[in-house]
Amino acid sequence: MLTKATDILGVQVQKALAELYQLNVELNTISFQQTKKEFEGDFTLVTFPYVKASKKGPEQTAEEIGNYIKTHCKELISFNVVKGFLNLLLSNDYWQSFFAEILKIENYGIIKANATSPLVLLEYSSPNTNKPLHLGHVRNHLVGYSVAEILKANGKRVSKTCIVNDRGVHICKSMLAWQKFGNGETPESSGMKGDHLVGKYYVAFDKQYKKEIEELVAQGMSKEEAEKKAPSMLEVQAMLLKWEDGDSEVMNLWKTMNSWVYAGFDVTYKKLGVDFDSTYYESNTYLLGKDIVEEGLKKGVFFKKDDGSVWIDLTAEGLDQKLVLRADGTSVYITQDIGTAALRYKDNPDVTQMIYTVGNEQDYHFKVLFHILIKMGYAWAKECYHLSYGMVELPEGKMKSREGTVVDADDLLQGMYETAEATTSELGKIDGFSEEEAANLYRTISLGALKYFILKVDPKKKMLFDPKESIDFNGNTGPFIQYTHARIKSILRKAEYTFNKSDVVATTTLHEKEKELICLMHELPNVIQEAGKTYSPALVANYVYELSKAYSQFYNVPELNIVREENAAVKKFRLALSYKCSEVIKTGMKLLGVEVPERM
RNA sequence: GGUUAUGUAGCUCAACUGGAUAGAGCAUCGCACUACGGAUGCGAAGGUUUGGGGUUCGAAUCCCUACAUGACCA
Repeated sequence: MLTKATDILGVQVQKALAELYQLNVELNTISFQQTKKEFEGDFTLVTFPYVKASKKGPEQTAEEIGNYIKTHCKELISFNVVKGFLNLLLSNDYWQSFFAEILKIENYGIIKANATSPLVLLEYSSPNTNKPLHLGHVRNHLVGYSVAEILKANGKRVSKTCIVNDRGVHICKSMLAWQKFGNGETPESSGMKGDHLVGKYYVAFDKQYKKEIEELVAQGMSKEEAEKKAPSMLEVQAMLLKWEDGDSEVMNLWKTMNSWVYAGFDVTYKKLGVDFDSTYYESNTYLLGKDIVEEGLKKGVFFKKDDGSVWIDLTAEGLDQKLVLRADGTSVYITQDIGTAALRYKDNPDVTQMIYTVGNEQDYHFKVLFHILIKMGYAWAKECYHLSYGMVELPEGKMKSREGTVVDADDLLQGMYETAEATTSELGKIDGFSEEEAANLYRTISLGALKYFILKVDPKKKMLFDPKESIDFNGNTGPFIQYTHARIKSILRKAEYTFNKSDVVATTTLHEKEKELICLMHELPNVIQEAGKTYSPALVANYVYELSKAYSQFYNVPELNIVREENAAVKKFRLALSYKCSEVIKTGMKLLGVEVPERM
């Protein structure tokens, strides 16, 4: 069992409060912060909350608690009090034995799931089949994938799932345009990636449609009417009806074009390194919600208006009335979502939570959806969670596909790859790499830069991306962390170090920078837990950066040279410390979906 | 108009959820190479945390208000 410093101290504080002031508090309410650099100590207890019970000033209270711990706890070597802050300093012996303890733990920080662990269903990606993926999707993919990894590390079983929006008016638009202007063009004949080819016709439709509207408006029609009566729009609607009737020609075209898109998506998914355990298609699920709405009508969850449309009244919940079925009996988005949720539950009866990775523009939608599911009486509905993330904005504002201000995912990846290639060959450190190894490395670095760049910011917040300024490789970046890892590996190679569980590692002196590294590693389980609780990869990203930075500082202290250290025990300790750092960096980066190279 | 987010250094982001003198990176300027990998380290400069009130031992964080931006709902 791991003897975490905060656990040891927490118990002591608890006892101190009970014995000194007859105050009984729960262990988990006692929290420590890392002592600020200006003060001496490892952890700090804020004593203001306890002055009521002690009936003494904050300083005296701190003093008394400090004294109590000092006499009862051998790990505590000294303490000091500044105002109401009690700074606790642990002995080097403690930190060394703590390090020896974690050194032996494989996959330190990770809680492994087993067959009986809670099952979480996490939806992400949710693409449309009418256009290629862009930067917004990339954030979705990276956040979704990383949160899945983080939840796994918290001992959960996670099943990643994807819903493909493969039907509707917008899909018919690209189909119609292809029929009209395509001349039988295919991905093979054009050499274009399938999703880009279909996207091209989606744009072509829009162009044609706009032209028609302009003409009609010029003839004196109002803009609104023109939008409804433009010939292309009428054709699209006719096509949608045919699709719903299962017209074989339309169905064939639909299947063909969708298959192009899927092939294109697969390439992008693979490049990004994301995957799914299951995929649902809206074309299969869009009718499912209707039965549930019927059922809800009987239960009185929904009500019918005079025109026959079905609604739910959420005014008591602070929302308003919401349409769930149109007057003509057709479903709206939320009808589908109700159906899909129910189907997923049916497919995974032991699921304990469903998570939806969807942009924050849908915040309202999911509030409504979850309320409906709860009112329908589904036990699992309370555990639904909308993993909402902010939009990625460009310097000129939001991305708009119609205005051509979209950053295409494939272009972005390609650009990153080229930057990685240029930077790496400029530095000239990978002599002896085969072409394949080099290509692999460029891929690793470019993905690392991109993923870290996106994941280091809190998902809830909107973020800014400037395509003109390429993503940095220096400072607080993915490549910096990857570099730190590669550098450690290089040292270990040079020193011919191989990790051995039974090695005894200790040093008589513990340098401040060495201790800092151990303290940081002490935090890893907390960080992973907190990241899981708040669904925030950013916490992991920031942590790994802190650790990498601390390692670089340690590395740059001349008297802490590892390879040239003559004292064998000290050398071994520093090697083991470095080794464990590289492991923790690797673990953290894996939670972000980023690989770390041995050399770069 | 209603609801809801967000507003922190020139720029991009942190701040352990109410704690000590608000921290990093980039950009700028200045250092450190007999280097275990310089994709590095050290230092300087840069802040009235959008403005104004309040709550308390203590506020970037909570409340009220104004402004700005975005998103949803009509």
